[in-house]
Amino acid sequence: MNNFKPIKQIKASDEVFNQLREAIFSGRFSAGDKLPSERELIEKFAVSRTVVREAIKSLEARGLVVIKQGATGGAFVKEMTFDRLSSDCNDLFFLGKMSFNEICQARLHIEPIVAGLAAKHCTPEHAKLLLEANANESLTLEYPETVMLRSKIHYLLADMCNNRFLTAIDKSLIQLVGSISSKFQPDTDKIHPPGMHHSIIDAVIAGDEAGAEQAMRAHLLDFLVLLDGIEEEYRHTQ
Amino acid sequence: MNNFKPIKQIKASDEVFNQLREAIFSGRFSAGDKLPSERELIEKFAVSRTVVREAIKSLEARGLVVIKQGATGGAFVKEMTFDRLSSDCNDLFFLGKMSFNEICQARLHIEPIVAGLAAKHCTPEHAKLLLEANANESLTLEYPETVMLRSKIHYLLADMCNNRFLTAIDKSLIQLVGSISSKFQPDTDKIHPPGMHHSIIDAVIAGDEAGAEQAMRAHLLDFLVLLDGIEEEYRHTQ
DNA sequence: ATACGTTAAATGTATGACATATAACGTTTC
DNA sequence: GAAACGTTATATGTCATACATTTAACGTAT
Repeated sequence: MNNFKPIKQIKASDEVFNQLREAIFSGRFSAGDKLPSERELIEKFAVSRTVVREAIKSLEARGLVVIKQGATGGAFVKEMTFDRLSSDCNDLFFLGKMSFNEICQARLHIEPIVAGLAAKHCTPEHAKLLLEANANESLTLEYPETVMLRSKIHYLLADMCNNRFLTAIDKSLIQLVGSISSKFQPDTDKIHPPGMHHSIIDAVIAGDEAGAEQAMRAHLLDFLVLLDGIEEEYRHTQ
Repeated sequence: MNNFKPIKQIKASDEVFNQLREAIFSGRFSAGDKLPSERELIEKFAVSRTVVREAIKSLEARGLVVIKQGATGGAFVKEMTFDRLSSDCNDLFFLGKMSFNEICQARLHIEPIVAGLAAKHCTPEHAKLLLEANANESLTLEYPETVMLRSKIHYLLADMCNNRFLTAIDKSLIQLVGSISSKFQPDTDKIHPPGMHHSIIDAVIAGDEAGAEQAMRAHLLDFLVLLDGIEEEYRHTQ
């Protein structure tokens, strides 16, 4: 008898948000497309401008659209990228939901797998890129560039694993470890001296899946020794 | 000579958003706390209500606060959870940025690791929960509950790995595979007959890390055979 | 003690006005 | 003809005010 469902008083702005989101997800608007202007949306949804604007603001905050001002402006559907995952990981770390140690351990488990897959799928073009990156590693440039050079190999391998989910996760972890550790110890050479990647690259280029996995694991263990104790100090100096 | 920096015309609502976000991240407001009311924020930031509201809307869309209406209402800082990652994964899949196959493969690589870690950290209480879940698995209830029962073991193991990042990733994958495959084939018994988890549980409870890893991998391979071909059919029937 | 109405405090919505950003077009100037 | 400049049109961004709605808490009558 008690089958009455509660009346859900959904807010108008949320309703508009939902409908627009669905339209994007269903492909009715795809990346680069412009959503109808505020004025048109007001008419179609028969709501006030306030409501439309808040809905679009939410879409923007969720990373589904970018808003451009001006004559040819409007809300344009964004090419969805895996950056969202990275940014969320950042949030989680800074809100104390993940310890630095957990991130490092996760990377220790995942990146060897990625390296193995990279070895499995390595093409001559990939090999060329890897060797190039490896040669450039010892260059010393300005601060942020050095970090980029030093982790380039890791990003390349992530791109080679042929699985966009693993690529995204791996890149998030690499980026997170990098940004956290360099915040604490800006001297790149101390936390990651150049030339630590030779054996990994050799194995990957040889297509040696197990070898690449093993080499990456060994490298990360070495690296983590250098980073040991960083988290406490970081948390202290906050 | 050309050292002039471009004037960044940051929108007022974004500025308010950023300041509030920083306040949350820095711990000035923590989970459960109430942000100042719109009226107070208007005064403190010296902006219009529109701006304040849009900023708060963005915080809500990013999952940082929940907004409650009414006398004791306001914007309350949300306990940040790993659900965000899951929701991102959902978005990415539905926007076609990940194939079902990629998700399954990622799970195939990650979940055995998680199972191994679970074995490493298994306590008697954990063992009890696992055995309970295993016993309940063959019960047949209403539709959504059955799916829950059948995947309970996986969620339990995810919680046991002692690494919140891996827990979150693993759960996202489990949830995603579950929801996608059941959308295609609602008959739970066909895609995942009960009783497939015995060997995994035995190994985990025995603390046999390698064994648990191996058992999980075998289970997933079996499972994926059943799911083979789902994606194409799914994409077609869309 | 329960039921009910009142009140107060918050967010939600509507509307109109004006500010600002930006591309496109036209016009002047050389 | 091309570059510089002003004009205009069309977006979004901001402000201000009024009113609607939701919700908890308090008071009051039954």
